[in-house]
Amino acid sequence: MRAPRAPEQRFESLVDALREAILTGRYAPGTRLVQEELAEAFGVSRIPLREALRRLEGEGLVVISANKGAVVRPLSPKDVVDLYELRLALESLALRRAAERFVDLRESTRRRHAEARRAIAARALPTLFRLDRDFHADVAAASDNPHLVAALGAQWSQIMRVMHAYFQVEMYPEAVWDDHEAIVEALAHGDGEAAVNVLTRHLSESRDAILAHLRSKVVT
Amino acid sequence: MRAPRAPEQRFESLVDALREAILTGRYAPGTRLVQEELAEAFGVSRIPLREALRRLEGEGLVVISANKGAVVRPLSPKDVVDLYELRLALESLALRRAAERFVDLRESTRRRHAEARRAIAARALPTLFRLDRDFHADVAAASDNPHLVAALGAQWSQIMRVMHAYFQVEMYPEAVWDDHEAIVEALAHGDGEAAVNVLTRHLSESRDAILAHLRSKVVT
DNA sequence: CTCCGCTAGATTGTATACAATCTTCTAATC
DNA sequence: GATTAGAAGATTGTATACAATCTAGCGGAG
Repeated sequence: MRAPRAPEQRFESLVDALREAILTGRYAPGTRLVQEELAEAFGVSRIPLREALRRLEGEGLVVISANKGAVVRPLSPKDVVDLYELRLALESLALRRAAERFVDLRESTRRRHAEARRAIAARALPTLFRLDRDFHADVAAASDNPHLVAALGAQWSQIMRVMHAYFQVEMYPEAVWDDHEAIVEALAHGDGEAAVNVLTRHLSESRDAILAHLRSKVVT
Repeated sequence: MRAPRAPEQRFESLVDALREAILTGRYAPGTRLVQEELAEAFGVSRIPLREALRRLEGEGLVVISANKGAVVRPLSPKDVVDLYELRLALESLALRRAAERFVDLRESTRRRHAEARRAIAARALPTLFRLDRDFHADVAAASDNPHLVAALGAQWSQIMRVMHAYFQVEMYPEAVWDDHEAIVEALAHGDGEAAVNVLTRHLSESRDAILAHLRSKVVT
């Protein structure tokens, strides 16, 4: 029997579970979300489930049409371009602020790099996603600007959906993790511009890899 | 008798009405939002009202604690600084993209300037807010990046709350509207950097006016 | 006087039930 | 055969009712 979880967190857990299912592609972009099915799957009634969908609608992960129901927000190639462009602007700001404060993320980044090497060898894509997300979450937090953290969190959710939809293990070469190390090295020396330069190239490469992959597969 | 509004839009109307009440300060930051009262006020039952609150929670306008209820998200002086910093980054990106496309907003901006002169004379603060919001919404749309538009929309909602909480008519001198004209002039010539320069000063002045006003009034 | 602990009232959380709407399938008409 | 009308089923929207939780006020112990 499962512990019936402290009621104070029941709703947040529901939202987190649903969000995670969307980010990891278990409910892929465009998927119809039928209330009764989801309620059953998550062990709640439709009332709290509907509230959770409204929350995710506010976060931009779900689209709800009156009397038609909820759908996981679709993703197009243009979304990929737009998201990366926006993400670069947000993350650059985060890096500049973090650099001003000489934030040092070298230790945790090095640990993640080691773990990433093992994950690459094991071709454990979900682990790589998590490590990547953790790194960029650290950078966001280092900005000391909660509104920026929130905005980056929303963007990163979208990026996660893109990755789970389109990424291959091949898109996570060692170089990615070297870039992370270069970024935190620049941060530790207070050189925000150097960090931004690495990030700019880093994101371009990610984006182009995804777009190339898209072009090779989809005709639309 | 009020027209019972097409059901397809009932929920969106409810959300819009609630959001507007929050943005205009009718429900000021920190205000407790009691479900039964709001449901009564907006002519719906608690079920759709709760969903609307969840939506606004996702948008960052409301904070909901389990079993304690909803509160209009509080605002601190640091929020003002953080929001303006974030807004500058987002709006700069929008200006650069708009400039690349040689978007011409001069006509509508000139019309708004004229209307603003009348509003200043009449000390019609809400009108000035609307005109300001409309201008920056136009700039956002000109970026042709829906994700950026959404992010800027969320930021602007917060800025509106700040303005309604702290702004005075004196903070809307003619110069503000001259800045808008200078920005669209630069845009029309494809000079994104010039537009960003004006915007940077524009936002600093706004922010500093608010902070000065805060320091003169509040001791916290 | 202060600090607990308790009860009554207020408020939030959600299950159930039903109304409203949409979707799909069938069948009749042209 | 294509098209439209209609009805049955599926699904969403919300009111009602009740359970769970919190809050405020009161009285007693220290």
